[in-house]
Amino acid sequence: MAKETPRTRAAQHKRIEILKAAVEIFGSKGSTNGTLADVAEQVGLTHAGVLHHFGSKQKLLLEVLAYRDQADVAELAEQHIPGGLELFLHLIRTAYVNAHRPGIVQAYTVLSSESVTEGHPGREYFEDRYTTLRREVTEAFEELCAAEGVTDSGAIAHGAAAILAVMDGLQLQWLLHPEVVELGEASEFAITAIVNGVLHPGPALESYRK
Amino acid sequence: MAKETPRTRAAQHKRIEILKAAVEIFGSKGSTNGTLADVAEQVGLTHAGVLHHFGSKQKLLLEVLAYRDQADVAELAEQHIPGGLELFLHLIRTAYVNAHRPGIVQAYTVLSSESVTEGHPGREYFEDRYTTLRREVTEAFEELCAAEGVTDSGAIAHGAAAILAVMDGLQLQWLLHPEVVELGEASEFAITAIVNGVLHPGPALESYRK
DNA sequence: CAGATTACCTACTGGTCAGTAAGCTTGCAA
DNA sequence: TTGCAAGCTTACTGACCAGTAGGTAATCTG
Repeated sequence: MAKETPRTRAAQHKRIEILKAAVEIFGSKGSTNGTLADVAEQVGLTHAGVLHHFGSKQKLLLEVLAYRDQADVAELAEQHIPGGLELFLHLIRTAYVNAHRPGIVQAYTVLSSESVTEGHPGREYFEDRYTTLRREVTEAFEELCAAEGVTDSGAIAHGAAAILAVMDGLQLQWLLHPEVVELGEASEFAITAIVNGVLHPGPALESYRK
Repeated sequence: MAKETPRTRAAQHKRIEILKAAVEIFGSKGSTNGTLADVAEQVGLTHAGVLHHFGSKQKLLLEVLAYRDQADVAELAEQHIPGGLELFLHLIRTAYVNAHRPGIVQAYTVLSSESVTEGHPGREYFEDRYTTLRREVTEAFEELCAAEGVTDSGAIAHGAAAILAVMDGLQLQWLLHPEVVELGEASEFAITAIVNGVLHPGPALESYRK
């Protein structure tokens, strides 16, 4: 036995300190490139001290991923994940909020892509995450489509994936060019366009020919 | 000096062999995690042999990135990058083509995200790449908008970034769930929705309320 | 065919890193 | 108060890895 909740409040607090430092380090260097010593230094420990709390680097990584979600939810208050139109508005709001926390955005961007590499410990986490998110967006689309009297399950599936995709892709571009790409505004534009594309399909591109 | 074109045709060919192997290795393991020995093994050399051809791991990485572009262009034949409507159709076609080459897609996905980490050698390459691509898509939008008698430079800038973003984001989801996400179809849907969103802005999401 | 250059290899170096072992210190608990 | 466990530390290990040195064989060149 080992991994129970730490005994003292002080230790509990230290774990959270380590998690925050790890988000920063893994975000800025990647999870394979960032080292335990980097994390330890930020919280005034040696790397062995960090291992005392988390057992292994891999366990630390997984706790970091879980922690990000939990912190995310906490930051956006009690409002549990909304449905229908509210979900899309929530996603847009999230994009605007994210424009003020490059650290977390970078951690998420780097780690999610890293997760597709061979035997990456975070792979399952991100698979589950995208599956869940796509389901939620799909349900929101279904609710909205029902209200508008539209049905096209193919468009809904593509739209759900596309909305998550633009958000991720815009984050990457914003990280590379923060002064050029407006994360919130561009996300709002794209999400609106995609939602409209599902509810009121426009013409195919071919129709613009000549 | 040193870095000229290799003398013999055989060496020229070996370099290309190494580049192809490096795309695969860096794609499947990331550029920091993939080793020179991994690359060397695939082409029947030792890691010192690879260094003989490329000087350092960093130089190899940069040549890999340049090579991908060149191979991309070659594969899509002489048709140099088109403008206007043709560009969007070209991007959609590229998405369908990419659905048959997970290796290159993964390399690109992993390396582009990795590039935002501290002091990554590929950073400048990806900065330039996105700047160039956004400019091309922007010009295509301007051409199309002129033909349709629309002007909204803000929408164009957001649309250009968003189109590149969906493509990247869908690739990531497709790499995680190839059986669930349809790369070509979803990209086509999203690009069409965004182009329509620029040319014929739909209602704001608020208007769907209740 | 002689000399030089290329294309490697083997062997080594220096550095980094995760994880382990063993011991010291502090503080709660009986 | 004693004692044991939690929370560290220092020190070490083994593994991996990029880059270098120096040699050898093959090939090109004059």
